[in-house]
Amino acid sequence: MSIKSRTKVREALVSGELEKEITVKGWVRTRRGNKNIAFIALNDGSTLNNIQVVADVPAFPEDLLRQVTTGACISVTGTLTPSMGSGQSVEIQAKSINLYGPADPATYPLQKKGHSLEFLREIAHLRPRTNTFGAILRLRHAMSYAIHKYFNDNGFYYLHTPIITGSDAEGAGEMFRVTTLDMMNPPRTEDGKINYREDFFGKETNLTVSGQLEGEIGALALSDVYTFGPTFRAENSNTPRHLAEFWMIEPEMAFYDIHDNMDLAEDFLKYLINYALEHCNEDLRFLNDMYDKELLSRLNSVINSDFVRITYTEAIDILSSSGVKFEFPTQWGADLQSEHERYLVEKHYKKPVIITGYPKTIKAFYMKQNDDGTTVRAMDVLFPRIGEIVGGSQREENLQALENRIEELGIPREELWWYLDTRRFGTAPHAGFGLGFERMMLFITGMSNIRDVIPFPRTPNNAEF
RNA sequence: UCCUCCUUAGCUCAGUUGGUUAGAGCACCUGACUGUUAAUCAGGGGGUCCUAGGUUCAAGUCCUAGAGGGGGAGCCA
Repeated sequence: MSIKSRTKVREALVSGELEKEITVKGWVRTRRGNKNIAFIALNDGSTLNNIQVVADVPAFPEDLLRQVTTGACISVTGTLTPSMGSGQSVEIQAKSINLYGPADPATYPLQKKGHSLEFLREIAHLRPRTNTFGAILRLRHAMSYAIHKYFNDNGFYYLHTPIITGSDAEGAGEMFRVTTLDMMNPPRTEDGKINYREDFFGKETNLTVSGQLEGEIGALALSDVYTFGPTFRAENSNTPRHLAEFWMIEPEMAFYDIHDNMDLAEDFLKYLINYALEHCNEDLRFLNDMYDKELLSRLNSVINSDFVRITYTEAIDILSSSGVKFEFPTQWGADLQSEHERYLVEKHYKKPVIITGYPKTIKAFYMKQNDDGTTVRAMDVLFPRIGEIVGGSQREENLQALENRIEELGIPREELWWYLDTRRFGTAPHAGFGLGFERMMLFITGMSNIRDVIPFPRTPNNAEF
């Protein structure tokens, strides 16, 4: 279903209905020509490609064509014909042109020539009109769709976990406070602290850092669920891999153990890459040619390889005996550093690696402990270029074991009463993981900065647009 | 937050050891050209050299502080 009066550029380029009169609408990328003929490259975002509009200059008001400049928005009605030029197969011979919105070429920031990604970040309101961001945003959409399709086709239900959370026990990072209290003059308790009893929810609330705990509630009722929503971390992280607001996919499955969990993660990641290759080939080819010459070969290599599965202990052994001088020496019990992960993925195995069996001391309280009493059934999926793209685990389903761990770590148990209830009543083995959507987008697009794979990035000191 | 690099025209960048009036390509404006392909050709306009101090006869260039940005690290997805 679409409005009949307008043909999208994507359709027009493949329609094959030559000699037919159509109307296209979009934004001018370039205009070339001379006194007699003008060539207008028009793009409406439906595809990377422009459609060439050919205008017989004397047939149009001079003032109109003068305003058809890079960035202007126009509507063109004309005949779709085979192109006499060599750069495209069809073009539109314009009969009428309507100017929706001019763009003063002296001040319009986008030029037909390329811009640096850093500059485009400063004009995030206009960068969707570039080839690069058009391609990225179409890919982002396709990946979102593929995520829902994959889970739907595999019997998962989409669970909406809360954005505002009253739980501070997720332990995944610093949180953004949500409050309606007057910050200049907040209500106080008798001992001078801020009285959150008078806040909107009657308690301290924050933006979610993970939907996992609620996801587990869903899995222990619907069997297989997933969340896909915004996630917020108030960490002061200034890197090309971190955002304060990002999107995360978190499947949670009843009756899965850690191995089922790894199988799902691997299958899921390969499905998404495959979907992009099948449905977004043109955009991927563009990104491959413009930014990352190895993008397509890397994507193909990942879908055609079996992910390596090793334990944390094996990883430490490999790193220790590698003979490589790391800045941070490897030591059992310490978390793996970026340089260690990169060595394993990019040098040693040259393919994605899943590491399991981490020491419990460096992982979250809800992870299922192994019989050795020292390691947990955690899993991190490490990708070339990205590092950790997925983090997950089998969850501790035993009430006593979970309570003991909460006690050991000094986590306020009152806030988790509902979570513990899932273990108290009809508990079941289950597992799940979190996939950072923008990290996935980094891998899919070959971009190197996470701020370029989300339309409106939020990072420390930046909430413009 | 730490380390490091960068900031010169609308954009991308050059600018030598500190030395006359700060340059180029693209963009923009004017003109030429009857089918262009990031069109081409000719001409023109365009500068708070990030900001504030300092050193010096002299600072785009050296020093100090600050702001903004990139990369690396940590935290993590």
